[in-house]
Amino acid sequence: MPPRKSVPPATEAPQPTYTITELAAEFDITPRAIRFYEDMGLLEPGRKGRNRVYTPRDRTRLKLTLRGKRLGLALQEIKQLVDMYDSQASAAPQLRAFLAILAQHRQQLEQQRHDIEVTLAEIQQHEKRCRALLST
Amino acid sequence: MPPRKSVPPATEAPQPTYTITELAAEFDITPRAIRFYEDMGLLEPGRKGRNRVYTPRDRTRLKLTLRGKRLGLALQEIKQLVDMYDSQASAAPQLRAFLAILAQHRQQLEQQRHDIEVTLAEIQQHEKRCRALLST
DNA sequence: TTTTAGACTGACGTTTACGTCAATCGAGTG
DNA sequence: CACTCGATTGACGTAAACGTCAGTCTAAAA
Repeated sequence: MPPRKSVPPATEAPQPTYTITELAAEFDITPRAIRFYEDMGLLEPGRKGRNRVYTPRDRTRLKLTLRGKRLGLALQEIKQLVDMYDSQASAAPQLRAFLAILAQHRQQLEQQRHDIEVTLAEIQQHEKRCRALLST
Repeated sequence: MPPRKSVPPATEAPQPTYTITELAAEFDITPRAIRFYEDMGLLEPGRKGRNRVYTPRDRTRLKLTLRGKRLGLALQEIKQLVDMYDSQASAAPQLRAFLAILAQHRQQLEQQRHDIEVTLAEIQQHEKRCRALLST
């Protein structure tokens, strides 16, 4: 549910914008964190006077950033991925570089997925044991 | 393949032991990291003189620690889990506390698993697009 | 027995990802 | 117009997870 505030009455381009506090509230983080992500090159909001103005594209990049964080990725790794997401590269060397990065991340994610399956199975064993001991 | 060195010629208790450098080599980490995990309470090796002696139990805890790290868990969270793994608690309040912690970790892992599925799907889309552009 | 090669113990340095605080600035409000 | 209130900008602080010395110690090799 993207908050529908600060929406200029555009007649044909319904591009909503967001303030930093709106995004902070929506994703339950601090404005400081959002500014930090900007310093790291993950966001590039526009300005209205001194204040930052975020587009839906910024909001998407922020969402991807937080998802990456939940997976334990470093902000630089996240930037690698997110930058590719909305890049329109077409040169072969670029594309090959992309494929290399993607393959690397895919391998890491598959490792993580395996680790998660194993850990979840163990957790369920322990839960079972605890409940058995409790029901005596 | 656990290295079979430093094995004392025990007649009935084939409990292998490991040095810190053996474990460091096996898991591709530094001895410093292993000592740090000890400071954090994750390992409790014995001593032979001044030197640390690691049991299979220590080795297992180290393996669990590294798996936790791959999942982006903090060392303290890992300790919570690992401590439960070889705890023989039976008191009801303890067991309920365990179940609470387990449930919390399970929820986090399920969130991560979901994030991974989504990210892997996106990565495959991008790989597809890159390969399509390359094959023209 | 002198040397040397590892392991050990502080102790300080480093990177990442922000938190916190102070000062400023601009837009509304009474 | 004085005031307030939120956003901005440095600048410094902090916690986690080690890295990197420097100095010691000790058991084994020369």
